[in-house]
Amino acid sequence: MSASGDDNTWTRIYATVRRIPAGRVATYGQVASVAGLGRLARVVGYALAAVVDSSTVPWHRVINARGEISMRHDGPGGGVLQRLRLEREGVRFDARGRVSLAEFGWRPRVRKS
DNA sequence: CCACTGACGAGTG
DNA sequence: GCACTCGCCAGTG
Repeated sequence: MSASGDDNTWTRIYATVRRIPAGRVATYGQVASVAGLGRLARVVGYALAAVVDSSTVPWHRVINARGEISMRHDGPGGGVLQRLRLEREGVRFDARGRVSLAEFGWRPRVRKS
């Protein structure tokens, strides 16, 4: 992609996503905010969509503000892999397939027990 | 340079 | 809590 020195927005997004600990989930808006990108939630999703599974980026820990897994373009079943990965890390899903952000929501900087 | 698209968010009814 | 609308910025053709 870019010639070199990829200080693009994408690199920042990946760096932030890597900070998300296992068993925790962060929203696109939160990642964008922590990355210092403001409200580039859309770009965050776009960047994660371009990431490959072989990447070191735990893209599966990033979900939307609804606490649900966003669907790519494959329709239903597209986020099954993501859900299995999160469950394997200890994240619980409700009957609707939603996660409690109040419980598993990632809290950058401030850690309140 | 212009137009359309896209793993979203926040506000309103 | 859910459905609809507008706004956000970057990437691609």
